[in-house]
Amino acid sequence: MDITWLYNQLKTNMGPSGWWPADSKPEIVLGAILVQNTNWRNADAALTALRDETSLDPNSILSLENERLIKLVKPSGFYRNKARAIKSVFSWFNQFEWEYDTMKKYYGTGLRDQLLKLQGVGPETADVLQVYIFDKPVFIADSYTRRLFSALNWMDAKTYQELWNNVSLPKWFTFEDAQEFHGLIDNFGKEYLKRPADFNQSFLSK
DNA sequence: GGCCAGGACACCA
DNA sequence: TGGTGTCATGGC
Repeated sequence: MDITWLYNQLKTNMGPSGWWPADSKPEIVLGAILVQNTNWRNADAALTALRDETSLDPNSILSLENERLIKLVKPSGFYRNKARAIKSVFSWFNQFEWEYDTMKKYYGTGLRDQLLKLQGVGPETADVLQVYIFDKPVFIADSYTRRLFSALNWMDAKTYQELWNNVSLPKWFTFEDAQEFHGLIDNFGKEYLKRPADFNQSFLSK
């Protein structure tokens, strides 16, 4: 597994990924929850409904009635779970008044475990938040990444944890690199991993 | 009309 | 610890 090679190939051939597409950190948090097991189109429909109603202001979102919040996030699917997740995660951020550096220092290396305790936050969402909210250079082993590593014959991981446990980013990776690496992989996945033949004609296959 | 998309979680052995 | 069912929408 040559992470540096992969990162450079993706950067050279695909350009800036433009991830995470959001104007604010609360918006990133919402996107991370709403996109769970669905496509960005559906997640964005829910995000737009939320924006129209609350301007994505955390206090406005937290003060929504549960049934109202459920209705707003409906286009993203799994709306009851996601409404609960939004309340859980936003309540936690509100406890710290969204002071990311304070939270980072407070939890230290226990940040990931704390994230995993929140309703609706599993390993992928926890790592997305670490990378895009808390500016930490960690590896995100989402489904596109697992498919890519499998296509490269690097590792055929069945679960998120299996790949995550066996991959470490190069020491020199900054959080910006981790952000871009993840964005590039998912952009690559959408274009080249729909079928095995797609990968075989990509710039990553030999 | 079935399949799938940037998961998480409860339940079970 | 690992396997399986459930949660649900919208586009193709």
